[in-house]
Amino acid sequence: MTLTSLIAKALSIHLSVDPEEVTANLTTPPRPEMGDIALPCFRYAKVMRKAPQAIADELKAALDKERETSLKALYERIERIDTAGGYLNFFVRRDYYAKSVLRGTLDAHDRPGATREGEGKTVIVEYSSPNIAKPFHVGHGFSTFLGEAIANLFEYGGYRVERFNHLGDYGTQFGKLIVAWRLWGDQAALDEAPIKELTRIYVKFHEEAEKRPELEDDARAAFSRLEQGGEEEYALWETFRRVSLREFNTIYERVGIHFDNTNGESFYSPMIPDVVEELTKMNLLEESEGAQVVDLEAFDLNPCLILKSDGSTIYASRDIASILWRDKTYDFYKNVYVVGIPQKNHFNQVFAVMKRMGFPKADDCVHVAFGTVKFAEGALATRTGNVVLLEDLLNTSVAKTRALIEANNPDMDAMTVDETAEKIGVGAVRYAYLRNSRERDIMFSWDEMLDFEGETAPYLLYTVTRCASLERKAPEEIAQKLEAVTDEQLSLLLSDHEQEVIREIERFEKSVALARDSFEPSIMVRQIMAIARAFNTFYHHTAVLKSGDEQLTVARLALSRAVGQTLKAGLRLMGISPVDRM
RNA sequence: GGGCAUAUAGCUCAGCUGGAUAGAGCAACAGCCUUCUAAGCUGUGGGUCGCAGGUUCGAGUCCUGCUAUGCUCGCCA
Repeated sequence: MTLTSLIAKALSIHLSVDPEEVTANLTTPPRPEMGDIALPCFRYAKVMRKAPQAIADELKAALDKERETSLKALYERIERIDTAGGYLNFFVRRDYYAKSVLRGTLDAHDRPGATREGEGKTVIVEYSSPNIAKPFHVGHGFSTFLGEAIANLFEYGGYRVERFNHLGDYGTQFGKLIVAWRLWGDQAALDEAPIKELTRIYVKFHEEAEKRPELEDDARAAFSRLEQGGEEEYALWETFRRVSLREFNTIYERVGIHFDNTNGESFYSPMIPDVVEELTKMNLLEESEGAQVVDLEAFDLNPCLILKSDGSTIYASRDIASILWRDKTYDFYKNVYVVGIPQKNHFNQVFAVMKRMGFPKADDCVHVAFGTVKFAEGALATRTGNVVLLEDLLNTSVAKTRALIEANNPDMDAMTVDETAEKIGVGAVRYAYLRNSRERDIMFSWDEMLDFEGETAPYLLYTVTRCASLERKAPEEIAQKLEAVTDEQLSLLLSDHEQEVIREIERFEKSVALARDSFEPSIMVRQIMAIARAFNTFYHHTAVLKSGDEQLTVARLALSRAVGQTLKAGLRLMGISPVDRM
């Protein structure tokens, strides 16, 4: 039985309310010297017709009376109970706290806080989703890294995760590319740098179309032939898709992201007639201004367009088709869309249509929205036309990291320098996308992105290397004792600094669950940052290997190991690879 | 105009779903490397939580109005 449930049970008897209600009201005092677990008594004042402080005092007296009898188990784990300003404050016994938290963490090895709650459930996470033939820029980094972290969090909870990359591989823009390619395409350039060449002809198309508007008609005709199975058009489209994906894959490979499914919009397009038929059968389709729409007034939304007035399909219909296909194929528990905020209205409409169709899992489709990557000063947008390529950002970050590593580690061999710089440099970028709550915009600035001090990935990684370094330097006999660290040894970690580290480690598990439930990795990210800060404070005030007491050294090494394990687990959830030297 | 967000230190952001004296990082200033990695640590300064009401024992947090900003509102995705 956990400590909070023991407390809740004891209090519920004296307050004559449910233990669950007490648990919900328990809080953490703002500062450790006030206690570890607190019950605010204000809400009981009215019914009990007593002052909150009097209630707190009476509860304390009542509990203390039973300390040797029915509440023995509770009092074995707490130091004392205090009251202050209407609060009832419990002080946890430090020895008990240290051994219980650290034992749990050490036993979990590299997966502290992992659960099996999701066993047997499949979660689809759709993320990244770049458009074919368009550069992969820093804006795509948001969906890519956020989506990967969310997928990781679900896997950590025991869910089966299907990673979907919903490629933007369909629509009128491909008609434009086909026309442009026939006019100006350069095969050698396409082989060399596919997206660069496709971007070039795409830009040229728009320039020329200013002067020759008939090009737009050619493009629509080309797309129409593509949709109807025109062989030449299909061959070109297939080539564009293939070479683009090849280029995207070099980025995905570099950052260690692997999709289970890269069906783009084109994949779902042929399923739309069935959707239309279904909607018609259910009498949900209405004609409006020549188009076919589903009315959503009951949801306070504008009508959702299903078929354009020329009878062709649109993205909403493709998304509806994809939901039906995904459920049929995977029987999903959740179907998660990691797509930017601007598409909120679109997803609201699509999910509302699903409800009108009587689709039972409409509420299990979730739009996980995120903000926009913006530019602080105009000076940034210079690399390729108007965008900063994600690859350039990664390269710049890795280069800066390499310089730092070389300066700090003159004896490190070149290969290790390369590997370490890559991990830290890429990690620093990923951190920038995951540190804040996702619906905030990211103000892109080189200064901030490449600042490696303070709340950054390098800080977290640096803390990991400190933990690793301590173990490397531990004498053999100490290292052996660490492998068999005892509860008695762990119970020696009683100082304020040590307890603070333990407190932050304990919070990790809940932060993982909360991050997963709210599709918000930043919650977990902030928690490992708190662990790292607490550990660095401890480290600077406390000798570990030179503590002067072998038992204490073993205990502090165990604390360091628990920190290292937890930080590494959190970093891996973010998609960041830990290092042991830097 | 309708809808949805957002507004907290000079800057970037937290604030655990209503609790005790609103917290971090950056920047600024002052310190700490002959001791386990200084990508670190310690300290100082910095706040009318956009504005005005309301709800209650208690509001940065909830409700209303206003202001500002962003996104969005059928044939692009």
